[in-house]
Amino acid sequence: MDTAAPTGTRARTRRAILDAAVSVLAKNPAASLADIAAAAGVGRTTIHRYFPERSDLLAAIGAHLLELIDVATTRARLDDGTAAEALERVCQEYFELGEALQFAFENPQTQSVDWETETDADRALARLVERGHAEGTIDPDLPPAWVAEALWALLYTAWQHTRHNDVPKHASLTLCLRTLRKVIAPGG
Amino acid sequence: MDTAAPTGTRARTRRAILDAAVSVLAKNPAASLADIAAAAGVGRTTIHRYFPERSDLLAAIGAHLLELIDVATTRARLDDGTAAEALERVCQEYFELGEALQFAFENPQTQSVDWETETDADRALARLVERGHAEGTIDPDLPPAWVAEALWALLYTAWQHTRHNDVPKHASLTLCLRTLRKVIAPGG
DNA sequence: CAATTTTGGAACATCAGTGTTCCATCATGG
DNA sequence: CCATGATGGAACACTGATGTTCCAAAATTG
Repeated sequence: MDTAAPTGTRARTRRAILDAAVSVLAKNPAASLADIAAAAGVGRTTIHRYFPERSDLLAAIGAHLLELIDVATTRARLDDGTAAEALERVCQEYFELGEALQFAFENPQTQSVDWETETDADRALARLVERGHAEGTIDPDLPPAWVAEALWALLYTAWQHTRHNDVPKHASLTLCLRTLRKVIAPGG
Repeated sequence: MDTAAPTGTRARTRRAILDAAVSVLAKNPAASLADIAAAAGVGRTTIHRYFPERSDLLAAIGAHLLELIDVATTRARLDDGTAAEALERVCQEYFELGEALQFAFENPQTQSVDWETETDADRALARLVERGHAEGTIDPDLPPAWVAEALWALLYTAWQHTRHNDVPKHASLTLCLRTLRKVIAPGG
């Protein structure tokens, strides 16, 4: 893991490529490396210099995404307030991932990441839901895995809603939060 | 439109190819025609005989899917009972689409169908939600488009849940319906 | 059974994306 | 300002998918 920051020119172009790749592949999972290079304002050769094979790029994106999710999860401060409140914060933080979110949904099958493998964020989320069950702020009939999956699905829905109906982002987020609140509410 | 039934050998192999294509592409959107041919138990040449180009096959799948959705929508009898009840029936009917559902979600970008273009089913669903608003059985704060998108997202979630956590289908459907009911419930 | 249709497979040309190499050019920082 | 490193572009070989053609075998139909 050379997560260590080369903190120079290299680091910046690497990021540019990574960001462009997420952005382009989010819209078209079948995009070619040439497309990504163009979007990054970089020569195709340069991409191969940083990521020898396409799969290397995909893997790097995967790692990058997991990191973004981790950061967002931390920022949501899962331990503050009721579990229901924390879950809403998670929703807001994840919503900010934007294109990264789109990418994750449009490229599920790619071996870029083992979405199957439980990450720290997954486990933290599961624990949060269990806390909600105990507290009585989250419907105990909904298993943690279901809540997590529904959360992602709602986030995706929110972005779709913004895209297709040119609704302002904040409006979609509001709908998303409102819907989430109703989903997890106990009783019913 | 030769939707007219050739009702012979042709029709059957055509269906076999279409079904296999949906099944294979649902799992791997990048699958080759050779893969599809193998899954259909048919020579690759035969596929080209029915669908000259890949795009023709994709288009046919799109039309097929829209038809399936239409049939399912009709079966849900949108005009019977309260709008909320009808919407739950829609959910159940759509759930039965199974692999077709997966396909639609895994291949959103393909030009196989204009998912953008409103179909009859879309419009019927929108009207149903509006009826629910008027009746007071569906939360008036949720726009029809949002309800429709959330419905699809929940259905996708249900199938994912079954896939990843090897939960029996009926259990996922139950969760899905329960969640939907809470989402559309007025007030909150 | 005979005629017709449908099929599978082989062979082929084509094409787009990938990965590699090489070199001239540009930027950076020491 | 010069040396080192980073970049872009051209050229190339390679691969896998696509689409076409042709023919012999199998199935359907009357």
